[in-house]
Amino acid sequence: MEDWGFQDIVTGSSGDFSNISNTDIDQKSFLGFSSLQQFDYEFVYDFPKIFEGDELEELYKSFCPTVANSGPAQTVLQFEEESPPGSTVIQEKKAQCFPSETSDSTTRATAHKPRYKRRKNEHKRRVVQVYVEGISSDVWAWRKYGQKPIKGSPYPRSYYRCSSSKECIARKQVEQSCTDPGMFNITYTAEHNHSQPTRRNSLAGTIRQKFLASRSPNRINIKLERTEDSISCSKLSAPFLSTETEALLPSSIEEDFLQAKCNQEGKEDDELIFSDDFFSWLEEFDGFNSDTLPISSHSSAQQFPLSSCS
DNA sequence: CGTTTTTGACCCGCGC
DNA sequence: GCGCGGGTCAAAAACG
Repeated sequence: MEDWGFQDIVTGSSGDFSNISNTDIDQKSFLGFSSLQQFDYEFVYDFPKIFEGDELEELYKSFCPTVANSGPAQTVLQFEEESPPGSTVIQEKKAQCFPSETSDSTTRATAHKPRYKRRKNEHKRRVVQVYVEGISSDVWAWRKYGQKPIKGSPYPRSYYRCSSSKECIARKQVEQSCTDPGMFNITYTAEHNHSQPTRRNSLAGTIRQKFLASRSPNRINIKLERTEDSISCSKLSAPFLSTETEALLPSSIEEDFLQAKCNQEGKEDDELIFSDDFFSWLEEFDGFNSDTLPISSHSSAQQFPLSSCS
């Protein structure tokens, strides 16, 4: 399962984002973060309604019962398959959620209308963004029946069908996010024709197990952003799978950070190997966000940009 | 031994 | 008609 290799997750510059420039990576990553943070607090968006009133809420509660209680780890989106022309809201929301999918103007020029005619079981689609630890909130049992590489994405898309009943046409697609490898975009197609799963879901545990197995304990997918007098350090996927995805790097650990940089000469910024102390520190910052945590300023500005460390 | 995953082949709609 | 990309099938392998 090399597709799940954490090396692939970490080495963004060597493969994950091979089709876009480094500048694009930073912009897209942080645009994505901005959006996701919004999602954390407003995780249900006002897309064109397929369901009325509380019906939608009840529907996705049935899929993700923890959403109603906590929510921060999940984002529930809903796209209508046959959107009217000019339904730019959907396109904008899609651009926020899946920048890599919308970056290709040639393939997305007609995004307002279905690319293909509907197949028999393509009626409704719901898109859920969920962190790996939130996958367990899916109570249904699924059986994988296919996997395909997706153009423009470094991660394959997996196809699942309901394993509770042969007659059930419910489908599920799982795709790792380009901008945050710790997040998964899950698309539900059609609905279950039975009220409850007849067996426990094993898919969630499988995905989580593979993600954990693929994660090197000494690596973290990290993105740096500099301003004139500060540096921010963002986790693209939490090293211990916590729900928060962003942390800032205070001046107190800059030395540690620079040491890691110097020990990894020739590596890209997001390939850095950090000490256990760094991980411990980073973990403590779960629960913070850029609004509550002050941007760190550092006195040794000459040590940055980081590429100057050799 | 039943269930699930893997994976290459196949199918389908679309653009050229 | 042909090639491409996405979705599905199905046989073999792996899993529990």
